[in-house]
Amino acid sequence: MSKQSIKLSVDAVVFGYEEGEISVLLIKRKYDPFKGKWAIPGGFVKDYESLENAVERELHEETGVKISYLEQLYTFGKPSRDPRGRVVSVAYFGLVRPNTFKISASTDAEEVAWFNIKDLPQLAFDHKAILKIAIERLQGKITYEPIGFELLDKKFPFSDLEKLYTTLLGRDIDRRNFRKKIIGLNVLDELDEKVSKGSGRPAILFQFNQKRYFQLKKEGIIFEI
Amino acid sequence: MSKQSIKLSVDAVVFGYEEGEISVLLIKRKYDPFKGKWAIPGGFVKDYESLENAVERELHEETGVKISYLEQLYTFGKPSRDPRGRVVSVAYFGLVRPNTFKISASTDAEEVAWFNIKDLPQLAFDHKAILKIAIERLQGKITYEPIGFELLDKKFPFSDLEKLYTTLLGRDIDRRNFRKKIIGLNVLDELDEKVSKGSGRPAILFQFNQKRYFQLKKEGIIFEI
DNA sequence: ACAAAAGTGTTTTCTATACACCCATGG
DNA sequence: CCATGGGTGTATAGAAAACACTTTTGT
Repeated sequence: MSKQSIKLSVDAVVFGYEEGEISVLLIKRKYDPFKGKWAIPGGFVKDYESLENAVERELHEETGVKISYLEQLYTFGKPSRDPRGRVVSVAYFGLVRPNTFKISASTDAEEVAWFNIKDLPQLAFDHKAILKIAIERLQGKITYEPIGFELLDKKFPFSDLEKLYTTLLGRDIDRRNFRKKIIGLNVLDELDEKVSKGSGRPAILFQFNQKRYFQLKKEGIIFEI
Repeated sequence: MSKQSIKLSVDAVVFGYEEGEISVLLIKRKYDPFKGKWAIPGGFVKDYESLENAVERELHEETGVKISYLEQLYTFGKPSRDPRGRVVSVAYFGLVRPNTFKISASTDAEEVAWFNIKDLPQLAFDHKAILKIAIERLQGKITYEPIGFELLDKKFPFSDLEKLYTTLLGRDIDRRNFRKKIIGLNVLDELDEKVSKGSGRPAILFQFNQKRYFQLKKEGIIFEI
């Protein structure tokens, strides 16, 4: 027992949304094992550091991205998952607006990039399996929690929210019914601003009402689209 | 990195149901720290053992209970959670019929017992927090998954299922609507047997149709009562 | 015959879905 | 004036909720 030699790491699956595409943040590994392969950002937990701290630190160190709302996803512990020996990894999960961060490679990472989740490269370790579970969770979340605040700009036209949902759901939704439903949840504040996308009628801008949004999340609203 | 000294353990939160009461399986610790305090069964993961194997092994060693469907709950990693040093614990979660097991204390456990979840003793480590999350998950589960197969006898009167749900939900449900809904799911096979509970009309016995039951679970049926 | 638990249908209300036209702007 | 995307209401169908009396047994 006292000479247990399992090592503990954390991984951060960070999803972004921009212009109808869901992407995930990956790094290209600088060192072996899996040198040159793409991987989910992450690394070893320090002895007296909390898991949340470790995952935020590693994410920031490796990609330049700093987020404060990472949610625990799952713990991966298959004995053979790391060729260096026994490494158990606690995976976390977060949502961001890619345009609010400059990504930049550093320690352990030769490169950092966003990949469309429909067009992923080969991945190191068991990261393909981790991503699969993360994507399932992302898709599952939108049926029981409001999503969007973390993924959209502060102010956005309603059509952005609509497009986010059609993208995540992978199917069309009825624009009128969707709007009725969301407006009915009272999470959006309508602004006095409009924005025009080049052609067509300019759209009213909305923003999430934070208080109401996080209250809804807490209550775990069942939210069938 | 290579001298990381975090230790990894697993804990098994096992719920049982009997006669209108939800209980959880706890052990009384034989050794320090927390000698004499009640705790969730669990222990350290061996170097080349899977997490699932570790949790089933520890549960069996400490309580005599052997289950094969433990689901991962959450990983607890607060640096101060164990006075012996840094121990991160992956908690699992399972459901059983208490009457199908003989519980028996052994290594590390001075005693084993079922406790009603409404009447818990003081607990070792952060086990109170772990149990809280496990109970929330248990209550959450019944709204999106059928529950009952694991908790009820093979053959049971419909009223047992009804009582299980009222207990878990903590409120009354409409007997007619509930019955309509469950029957409509096609998960129950009606038997030709009846059972009498002393007074009143004898009840028809049902059993779960395993195939249909696990199919429903997989599909993740939304199941509002 | 009465107490105790099991069994059973119908009506009402609410929610989800389907569906098509007008509006405001830029070019 | 036309192309483009934004904005809106109503009718229908289906699901959930409300609701109370009859049946079968033991005592």
